[in-house]
Amino acid sequence: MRLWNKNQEKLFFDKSKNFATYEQLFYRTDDGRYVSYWPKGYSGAKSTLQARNSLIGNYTEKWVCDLLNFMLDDEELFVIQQAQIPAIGITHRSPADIVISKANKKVLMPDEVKLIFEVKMSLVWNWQYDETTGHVREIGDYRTHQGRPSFTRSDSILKAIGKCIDIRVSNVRASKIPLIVLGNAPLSNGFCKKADYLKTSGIIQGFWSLNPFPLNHGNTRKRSHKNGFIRMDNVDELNMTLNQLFKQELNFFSGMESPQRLGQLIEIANREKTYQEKGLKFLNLLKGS
DNA sequence: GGATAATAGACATGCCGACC
DNA sequence: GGTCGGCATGTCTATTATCC
Repeated sequence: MRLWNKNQEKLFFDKSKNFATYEQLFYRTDDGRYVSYWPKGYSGAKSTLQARNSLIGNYTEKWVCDLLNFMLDDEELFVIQQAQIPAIGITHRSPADIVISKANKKVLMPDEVKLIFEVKMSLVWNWQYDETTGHVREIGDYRTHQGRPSFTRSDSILKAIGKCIDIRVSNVRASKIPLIVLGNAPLSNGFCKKADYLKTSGIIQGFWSLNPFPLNHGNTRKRSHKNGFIRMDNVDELNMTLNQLFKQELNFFSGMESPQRLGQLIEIANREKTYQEKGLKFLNLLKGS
């Protein structure tokens, strides 16, 4: 099993042509070519495809599910697509894209959830459909066309951040659940710092790109300073990073408190015996204050 | 130092499925 | 049948980076 590459996108077209027309999958240029994105510099009449959006959303989400199912060797864990966790505000109205869960069902309790993935993936390369042969071939990476992969778009990233914060502030019971945003392109420059801060402050545990080689020529960013963004280069690396996250038993906490008040809480918590107990006591005091 | 290219960020679009 | 939120993609403009 491989991470995201050109072949996954080719497969997307192969599968989609069963229930979508070529007019729904490709733009038609002035000179009669079928392309998946408007090439850079193209100045003819343009439109914006809409029918393709949900197809891509479903396909990428399903692809991630298959990847995780292949990867996870723990019999006790399940990959749930479109999961609901009503207790923390994730209802049928806007379910979580993908959840790794200890229970094999769509509606989950917070304690059953090991991790939540928000998937933000799109077509990265440009493709041309040849009417005569029926073949689809790659004609350039995202630097050669006008469409921008979602990880390079500020508004897409802001939306992902918003959704994660929405979960964080929904209920204390969400505080143990790590949140990961998955994409297939490098994170834009401006957001690397923010991704790092989101990670160190505990709101989002990472932005991971599952596309090792998004460009045909040239290198891309491997990671941000504090690993808020990471480009996964193979399935092993993804698996390892995921397992590390599971082992840590993280707790999200936040607040606005005076140094005095914090000092008091620390003193009380310090009466506990072990570091583990001291930590948990402190978190409880923080929540109660 | 000025011209040009690249990027960030705000805003707009139209399709879909869920729900009332 | 109408509304609403989610989706990926496009346009536009101000700002920043790069080149000569």
